[in-house]
Parts: sequence; structure tokens; C-alpha cells
Amino acid sequence: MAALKYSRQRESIKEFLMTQTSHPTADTVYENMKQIYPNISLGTVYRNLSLLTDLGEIRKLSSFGGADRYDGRIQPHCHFICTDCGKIVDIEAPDTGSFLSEVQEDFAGKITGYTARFFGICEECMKKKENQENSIDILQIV
Amino acid sequence: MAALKYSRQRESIKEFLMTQTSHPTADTVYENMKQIYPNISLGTVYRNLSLLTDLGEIRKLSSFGGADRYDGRIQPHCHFICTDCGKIVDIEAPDTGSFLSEVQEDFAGKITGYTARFFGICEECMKKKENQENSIDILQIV
DNA sequence: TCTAAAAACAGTAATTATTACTGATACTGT
DNA sequence: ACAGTATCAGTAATAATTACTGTTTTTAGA
Repeated sequence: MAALKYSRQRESIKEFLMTQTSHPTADTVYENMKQIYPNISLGTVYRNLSLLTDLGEIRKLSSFGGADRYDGRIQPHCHFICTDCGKIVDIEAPDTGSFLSEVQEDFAGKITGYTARFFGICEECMKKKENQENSIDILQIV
Repeated sequence: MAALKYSRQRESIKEFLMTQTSHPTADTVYENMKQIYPNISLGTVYRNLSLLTDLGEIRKLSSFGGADRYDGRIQPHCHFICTDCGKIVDIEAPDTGSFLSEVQEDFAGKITGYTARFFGICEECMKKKENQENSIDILQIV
């Protein structure tokens, strides 16, 4: 049942995401797919993004305020979101073993996964505001 | 400028969120507010939730798939989302000092905040599936 | 290789969540 | 008490996503 059939569109969407490091939205994927399949439908893009996510071949990054974003890189890694320009940058996954077991210890349910997401000012935006007052150093869990 | 005026509606919304541990959506807040102000507008709820978030008096939890949720508890804490029943449970914030400085060390921008979010099966759902196969123990960063 | 069942498609309509607008109402400083 | 303005209720508009419909592709089996 639910026998998955091959589709050129799905293949292209996956391939496109694998070459991107910019975590595009469904709409951006759509715009890019139109260059290959001029009359591809936005519904097709959404359906395939959803399918690929379910298959674990891509990753869905739930809304940072706006539309959901998709990531073709499925190896463990974290994301940094610049609160100035909105850019999302990959960050190496830190070693979180000790803190994970600490959390699991105090928690009655079973933890099977987690996300860590960082906020702040990216390198480029830092340079832009070098001459301005700049003394934010509160680290807070949001 | 932008002198913030008192509003009964805003006060009630904040008070309601403070008594809740269920991280309600804007719509749920609206439904509850209607019991106090029968003809309150959904727009009013959204505007005040947004205002309170900007003031740092409540916290916005960006979409777990569906609508955004709001949290009256602003002390640092994390969230656990049950992948079975969708419930969101508060979790004590683990000590993340070492892992934060590790990440900052390798990163050119400036980190000013982060979120950690855990996924898994909550205590209640664990009990329900006690007799089923249950050997998920992959911890992955998503 | 041809054929038929079903998955996937393009195109479009509908839904959901959220924001913006408008004229009326309620706070607040004087 | 009054004037200025933030906030309000009500509603329209937008944005993101999902659902529907009739057509086209894919694929397993004759």
C-alpha cells in the first residue's frame, strides 16, 4: 500500500535542496523548480516536500516567524538565526551528551530527539554595527 | 511616544496566560477571553499577545506545525513536545554553560540567545504503549 | 511491449493563521 | 471635564498551506 512511485519533480526538488545551504522556503523551491519544469504546481512542491520530510530525506525547519523552511542536509547540525537580517546559518552540533542525560534523568517520559537553535547577530551584521553601542551579552532560553 | 495605555483586555490576557501551563494558541486565548469580554475581537487578542511578547511579559513559542503558542512563564525553561499526543510540557532548563561557550568559540557572530526543544513520548503515552514494541533510543538533532 | 490500476501531476479552490484597516470607545495628563 | 490618542470591535485582506478535480505518468503484470 501507498506504493511510492518515482517522480522527476520529487527527484529535482531533493537534488535542489541538497545543493543549497540557504534553507529555502516552499515558495523559493517552487520558483527554482519552475526553471526546470515551467508549469510545475506549488501544490506539487508542497506535497513532495512533505513526502521527503516524512521519508527523512530532507528536514523541515518549522517557521521562524514566516514560512517553513527546508533543509537538504540531514546530518546532525544546528541552526543560527540572525535577529538582524534573518539569515539562517548552519552550526556544528555541539557535544550535548551530558546535558541530554541530565534532562532525561529528571523526566518521566522518553526523549527521542531534540533541537537546539541559536539566535544572535551574524558576522556580517556585526561588522555593520561595529561603531554602534553593542553590549548585548544576555544568554537566555526562549 | 508610543505611550502604552492601560487596557483591561491586555491585563486579562496576561493574567490568563499566567495561570495556564498548557501553552495556548491565540485562538484558545480568544475563546477564554470571550467569557470575560463577550465581544472581544480576535484582532485585539493578537495585538495584545504581540505587545506582551515585545514587552517580554509573555513568550511566543513559534509554531510546532500548527498555530503559534503563548507561554505566560518567562523564567528560563525548555519545552518537551510529545510526538504521540502533541502535548507540550515544561522541562527545567539544563545547565548549558559549557556547550554554549563551545558553540560561541567556533562561531564568528555573536550568540545572544538559544532554544532547546525536546521531542519524545510523554509519561502518559508511555504507559499506553507499555505492551508494544518500544525500542526507540536514537537521539537526534532535528 | 502493451495495458490498466493507481500514484503523481497541474491548476484551482478552500482553509487556516495572522495582519491591517476603519470608525467608535476608553484612558490619561492637564 | 476635556482633548488627544491608544485601544477597541468588527471586518477585510494577506500569507502559507492544504484539499479537490480531472489529466498525465509511472509501473507491475499480461
